[in-house]
Amino acid sequence: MSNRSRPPHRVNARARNRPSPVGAQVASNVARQPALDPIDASPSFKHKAYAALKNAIVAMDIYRSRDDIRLDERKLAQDFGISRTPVREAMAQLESEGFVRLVPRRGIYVVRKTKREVIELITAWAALESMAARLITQTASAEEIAGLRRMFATFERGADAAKLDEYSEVNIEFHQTIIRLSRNKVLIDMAENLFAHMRMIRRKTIGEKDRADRSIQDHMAIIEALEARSTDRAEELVRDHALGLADHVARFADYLD
Amino acid sequence: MSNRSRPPHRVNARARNRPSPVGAQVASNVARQPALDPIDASPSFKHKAYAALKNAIVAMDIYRSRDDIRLDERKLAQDFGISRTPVREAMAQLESEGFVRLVPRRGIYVVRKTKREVIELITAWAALESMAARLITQTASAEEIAGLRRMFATFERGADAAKLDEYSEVNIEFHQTIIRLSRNKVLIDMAENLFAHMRMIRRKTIGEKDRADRSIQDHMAIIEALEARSTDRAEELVRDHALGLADHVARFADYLD
DNA sequence: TACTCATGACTGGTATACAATATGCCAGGA
DNA sequence: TCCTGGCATATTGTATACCAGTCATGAGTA
Repeated sequence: MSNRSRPPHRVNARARNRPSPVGAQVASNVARQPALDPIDASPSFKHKAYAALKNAIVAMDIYRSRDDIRLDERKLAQDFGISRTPVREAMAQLESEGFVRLVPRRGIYVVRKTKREVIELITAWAALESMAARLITQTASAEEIAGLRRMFATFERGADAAKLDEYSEVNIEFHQTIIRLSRNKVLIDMAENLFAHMRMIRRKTIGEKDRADRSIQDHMAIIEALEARSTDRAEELVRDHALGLADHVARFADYLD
Repeated sequence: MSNRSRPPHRVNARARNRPSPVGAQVASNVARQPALDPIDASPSFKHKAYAALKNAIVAMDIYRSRDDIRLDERKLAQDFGISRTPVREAMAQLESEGFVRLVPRRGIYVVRKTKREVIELITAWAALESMAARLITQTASAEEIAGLRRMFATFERGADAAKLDEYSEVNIEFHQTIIRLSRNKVLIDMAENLFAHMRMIRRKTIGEKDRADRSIQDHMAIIEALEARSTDRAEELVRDHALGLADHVARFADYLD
């Protein structure tokens, strides 16, 4: 009755990407469609609201003040020009990801992580990225690894104090790239949220020149291990690099809590 | 305007316990109140629907048939005796966790993992659990580790074929306990979903006696490493044990895809 | 017979209305 | 002055109504 079977389509029908729009007409009009690429197939309001809210939250400097930051469903819905429903669905997801807390009949509050929680986040990140490093030594191409080295071309001789900001960006990109090169979607998805959380506390953890210098040395050692395809060593270096940050936070991040 | 700040209360206002309302009465009538429990903070319909749906999905033997399994929002709402709204919110969360896929205007489908995806899940699990093993060697009590050993008291001499089912349960419990003993909430939460996914394919991966025997040997070695507080060795054993399962799936799990 | 195409039922997405509850304020009494 | 209790208000939780795609069906035609 209500259970007729249907072909359920990959969400975005990405397979619609044709090999060659005109080509030798070999695959002729299989690809006739005007290559109307994206038109962003289906960002529903829910997804748009989710993305907008997540960006807004991550961009906040929530650790500057200790006042509770409250979000208003109805106001946000008005600002976005949509109804509460998609906003609520986005909020529900953000709650499950640990960015906000929904208190019934009270309000929605942006979550501020405690020091202990930040350490837990970094530890989990260490687990994911060190596994990613293992996988890279086994499956990544030499060219992909070379890309990592190129990132640090301008910093190789130590982080110029004036470039600390720029370095911070490269730093994050480096770690994200490692995760991405693992080609393991589960790792990638899990790490993405961890990164989002860490971006929020980044403003507080950067700016110390000697840490940046040591960080670059660590990164170079990691790249060398990856190039040498030293699985165990790459894992160890990545893990210890991340856990080193955890230690640093444990000792010096008194602004948390 | 709409942003007056309010004390946002930890959910249950646990802090309501005052030091002493009157004072000189020492601790006397501190306990005078009938000790009313917080009246069980009522789980919203959304949470109930989420739990019910997740249980239902995990309990399904979705890999038995290849037909698409479709869920009907309206019908489920009727069966639960609630409206579509909380059901939808539950579905949205289940989608973000990879259990269902919402296809606009088409339907909601239970996700069947491909072989590649299962391997990715297991690999991510290896990353999390091996980190948990590290943490255990550093922080868990001897008693907690002893609990692990007790789990296998009845299996130590090899898995009786008749007990394979029972062993399968203990097996899962063993791994969940390792994660839990890490005391890292991020690891625990991430792993929970991975376990849920793996429970779904468990029916297909168990039942091979020699694998069970080797599994027990692995587990014993892991316990010994934990007892000896050998951080690196514990990590390595846990990781290789999990990756061994990944290999096994890669080679023999042709029923996937 | 085979194919086209209009039609209508069905489904998830969105908007809106209603219900439940936590909080603040104020009047009234001891 | 301080406490108590009820009411107004604010805010989320839930239900319902409506909208826009999607697909199956079957009549009509070559």
